Amino acid sequence: MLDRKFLREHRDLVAAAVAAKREAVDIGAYYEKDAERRAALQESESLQAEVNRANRAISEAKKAGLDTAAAIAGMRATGQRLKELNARAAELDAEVEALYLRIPNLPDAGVPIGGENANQVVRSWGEPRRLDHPAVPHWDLGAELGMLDVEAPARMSGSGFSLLKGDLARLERALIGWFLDTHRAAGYVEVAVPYLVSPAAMVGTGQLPKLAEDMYRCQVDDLYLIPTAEVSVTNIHRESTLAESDLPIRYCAFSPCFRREAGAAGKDTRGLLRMHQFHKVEIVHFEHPDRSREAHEELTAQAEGLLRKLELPYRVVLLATGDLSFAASRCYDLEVWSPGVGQWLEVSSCSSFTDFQARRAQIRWKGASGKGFVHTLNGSGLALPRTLVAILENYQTADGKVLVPAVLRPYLGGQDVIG
RNA sequence: GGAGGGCUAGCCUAACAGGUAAGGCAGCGGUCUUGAAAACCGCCGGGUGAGAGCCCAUGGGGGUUCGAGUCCCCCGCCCUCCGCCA
Repeated sequence: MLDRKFLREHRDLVAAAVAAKREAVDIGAYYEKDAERRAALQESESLQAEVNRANRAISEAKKAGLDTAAAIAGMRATGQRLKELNARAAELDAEVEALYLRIPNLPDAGVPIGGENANQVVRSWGEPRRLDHPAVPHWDLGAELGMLDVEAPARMSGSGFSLLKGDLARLERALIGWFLDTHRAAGYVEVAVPYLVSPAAMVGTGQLPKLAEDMYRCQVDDLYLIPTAEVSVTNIHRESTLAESDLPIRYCAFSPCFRREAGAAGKDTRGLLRMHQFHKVEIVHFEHPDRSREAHEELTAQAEGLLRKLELPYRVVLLATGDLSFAASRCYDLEVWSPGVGQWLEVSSCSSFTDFQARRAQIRWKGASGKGFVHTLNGSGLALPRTLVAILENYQTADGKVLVPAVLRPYLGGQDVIG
């Protein structure tokens, strides 16, 4: 969330940002309620001060052995009135808070304004692969190999779930291991995190309240299944102050991700492109505010490095305001060309959240140069299903087999082909 | 799930029988010093304010009371045991 004072002092900027991000929040109502809340708070605080003064006087009088019965009787009504004022202030506070939590982060100054078609391809690497045989989409290729079953998961879980078998399951596991090892070698600390988290944790990273419909919730315990490891990893440091000298802190984590995809019915229904449950390796940075812009480039380069080593041609897209997520200030999507489906697949989203998540989750830094909220950043490194799709479709052979990218062969006992 | 013990600031530790959170360590700044240590001084939870100040803060939320770290209720987390369990 944004600083409350900043919100008050930059109404035009905030309104422009809300419009550019196409958010629905009524910021006029926020300002109105906030003014009411602050008036009520002032009133109750000054009455509280009066009560405190009277109580101190009673305490002194008692110590001096004086009769305090009259003074105490006189405070009864005041105490009651204070209680009522506090109740009113708390009510207003809840109303303001509900609106406050729906105000998005501001897009960074360099972000193009507009919808999806305003996204900018800022660079690309490699040439989209042209196969010397017809490109087969991964669902056919996987089915023919007997390694991708769509029927069994549909029977047990419904649509949007996958079942990998044999060497394809092994290939996914190889990717996970290789991703984590690569990040570790670059200085990231590997963490294994909870997959069920509290509502407060989800508010911290910004999934709640806006995206409640996209989350799986375990009602009896009021816990949410994480839609990304970002939630768990960022919340590692919730409600804490980090030493400036410890920054940056960089983590990598493997996790399953659970998404209801509430608004995406009928979209990407074939194959592995859009799942209710999938695996991902995520990288997360906690940075000093002064370094967060460079860190965003570093984080993106870290994710890009994986695609280069896998020799998968990709492009880097700077998202326009309308495509930016609620909490993000700036985001690069990494898209890999996949000849079977004939699409650029988003395999990573590398975002900077400035201090937006840190303020929500109360993650501060303190040190010689001052104190404040840290900046958080994260990116996929990488999402497994679409990486698998890209490998299957880019590395397919004319006889329906799939070559194993060179970097993964050590993870498959030297095996260089699947099928 | 059951029983018992705990939770005070970054860490450690006080607060009689309810009277408005005391100290220590670490950290930061300074004095002194060739430099350091020691010693001494100041700062050292959050909000608001130009400031004096005011408000909040003892795991969280309620209640009793003029007044709650302290008394009552609910919840969370940690520790020890029992039960269950991969």
